[in-house]
Amino acid sequence: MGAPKQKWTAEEEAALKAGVRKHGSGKWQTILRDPEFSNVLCSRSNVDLKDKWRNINVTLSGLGSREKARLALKRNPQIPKLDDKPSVVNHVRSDEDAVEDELVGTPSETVQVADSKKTYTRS
Amino acid sequence: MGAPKQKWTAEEEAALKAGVRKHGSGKWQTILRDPEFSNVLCSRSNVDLKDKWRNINVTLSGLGSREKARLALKRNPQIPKLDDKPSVVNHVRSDEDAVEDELVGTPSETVQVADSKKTYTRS
DNA sequence: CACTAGGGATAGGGTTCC
DNA sequence: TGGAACCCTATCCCTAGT
Repeated sequence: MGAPKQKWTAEEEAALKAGVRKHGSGKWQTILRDPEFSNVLCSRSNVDLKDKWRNINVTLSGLGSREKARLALKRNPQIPKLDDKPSVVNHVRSDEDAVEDELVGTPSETVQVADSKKTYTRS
Repeated sequence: MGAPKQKWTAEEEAALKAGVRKHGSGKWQTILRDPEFSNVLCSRSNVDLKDKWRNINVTLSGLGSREKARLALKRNPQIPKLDDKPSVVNHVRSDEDAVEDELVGTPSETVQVADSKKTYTRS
């Protein structure tokens, strides 16, 4: 086990941010394959990039949010039965691209519905 | 990005299984067009059906014991602090839950054991 | 060209270490 | 305790073959 916990360095973080800003969030493999950042992030995987990006976003976004409420409920030794509710699960959550500078705190509700119809029917 | 991740519900899974049992595996379009299941799977595409069926097969093929064993030994609300408590909490419970004995009449049974193949490159 | 089979990549949850 | 890094799984996207 050579690397028990590889902490992220500032350069790696910067490269990740630059990559996201350049290619967009979600293109981890593209960022990783980019010769510009591959030199720095060569020891990281696409999943690692995604995880780190998530951590960064969470850290910058929620600082004292209702996160603890969720966490508190998770620590329940007694898990009640999960009742299935026969309701339509229409979860339209559009949350993308918050790669601005230090723009945090103001939740931007960007409702961007770009439906790309493929060959198969996707209602 | 309209739907970040549409998780499959039990009803959808049941409908898919029933459809496969009725029409056979591989007839995704037929199952989808069936008025019996189209009501439930209206939000799914043929590709989605195929993917879900693949995942189901993999899940109840060879995988399952590992996942459950891993997830079984959890739920530790309190951390074992410096307390004189014997850590002989060996609770190896092989709960053989009754899986839906829905024998699928598939002509060819392809036993594909997908090992933990990391898609991402980890140097 | 439509559909299916498969591989590949992403998103989310959950676990462990400090 | 909580946050950071990691692993695993489910779902989605893209491509090839028929």
